[in-house]
Amino acid sequence: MIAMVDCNSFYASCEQVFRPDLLGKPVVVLSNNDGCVIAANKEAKSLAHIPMFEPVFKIKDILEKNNVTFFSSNYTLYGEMSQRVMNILKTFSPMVEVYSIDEAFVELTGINHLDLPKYGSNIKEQILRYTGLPVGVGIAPTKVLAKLANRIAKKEEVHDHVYIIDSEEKRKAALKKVKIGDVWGIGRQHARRLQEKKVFTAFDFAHNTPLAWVRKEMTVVGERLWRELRGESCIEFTTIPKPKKGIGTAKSFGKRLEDLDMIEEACAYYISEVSEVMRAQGSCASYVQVFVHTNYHSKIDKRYSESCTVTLPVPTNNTFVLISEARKALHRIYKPGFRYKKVGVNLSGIIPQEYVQANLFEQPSKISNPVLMKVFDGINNKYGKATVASAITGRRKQEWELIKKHRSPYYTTQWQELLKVGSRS
DNA sequence: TCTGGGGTCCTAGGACCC
DNA sequence: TCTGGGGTCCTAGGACCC
Repeated sequence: MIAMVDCNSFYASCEQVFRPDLLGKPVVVLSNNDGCVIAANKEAKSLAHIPMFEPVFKIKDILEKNNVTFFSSNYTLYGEMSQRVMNILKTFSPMVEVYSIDEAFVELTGINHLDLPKYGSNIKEQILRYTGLPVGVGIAPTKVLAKLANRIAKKEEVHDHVYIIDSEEKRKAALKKVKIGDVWGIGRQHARRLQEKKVFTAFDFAHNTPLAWVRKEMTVVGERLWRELRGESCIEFTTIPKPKKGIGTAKSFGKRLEDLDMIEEACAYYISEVSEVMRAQGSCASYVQVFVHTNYHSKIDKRYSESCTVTLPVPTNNTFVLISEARKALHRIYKPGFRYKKVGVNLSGIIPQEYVQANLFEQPSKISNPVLMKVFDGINNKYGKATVASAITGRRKQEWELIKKHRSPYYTTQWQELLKVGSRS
């Protein structure tokens, strides 16, 4: 059996942990630049039917009228809270697959004499007690069914956030309850096509749709889903995350930018972030890609988007080399006269550090200078982000940096921002 | 005026190898 | 004029996830 544990409206719940005055009140969390709603707690969802990913400016009235508290996203905080949850899960089973920031699969096979309902509630209660975060637990024989069980645990209050599929009757009943579009792995396109074929529920899909059709129209991915829904496990359980195949970052500017040097600065800053991730993973990149674009949504601004990929002479993870290569790429695609909204960088062709080959003319160690980068990372880990940095990354950050007007404090990572508890006289 | 960001997997088709 | 059979690697595009 596999348990799927998932935090309820995770970002909003994280904010509430440190603001108990907001418990029971509507809370939403906004995307970068405070642009869209990306998380809403139960209260916020129920009162006004706030659709996810709705631009904030369109629903500002509703938010204000209903006294909804909103936060800019604080990923540092959410990442830290996520760690706590995962660490607790690891005390329940040696096999934990962290699936996303707020979800994990827990392998229960081989743990004997398990009272599943009790085990499920223990997980739920312990996480709530230790972190303050509410979770739902779904337990079933396959990952897809565990996801489904988790959904039911969350939707139907009678189950008290724990639901178990451990018999054929329960499995079939569960499949009949869930709409095809709500099955994990069925997105908008497939849902539309299946509905045209009169497949409306997970049950219709798993028991009334021929495998041959599924295989042909939805590839092997669809076939796995079909089998998993019928109770046959075929999606692997992986406790060790695979190294990333590409690492990138792209963020909208706080305001529109026209000048190359400002975009250059943001680009260099993002490069230093991703190269740090590369080094932490012990990898080097063979290619660096830079892209820019204007506002897709604007009806007045001229539109432009372009990208450029540079092949590095020798794969590297050195911040300075990557900044200089990215800068060349940016210069190739930048055109004056546009109001740019976003710049992004991607590192790909990722290989382990130890496998980097020299070419006839270059020594990898001379280019990558691992000794310098180690010192560089060491200082930043000890004294805080960007204590030492390439000068190009920070001259006029306020000109392009994201807008985060409503960010909560870094309660768990900054001494100055710790939660204060006490009474005022 | 204001609209997120970071990923994965699969397939088909083209270029290439012996 | 006739022109095989077995592969690999890479990329673009489409679908999906949170």
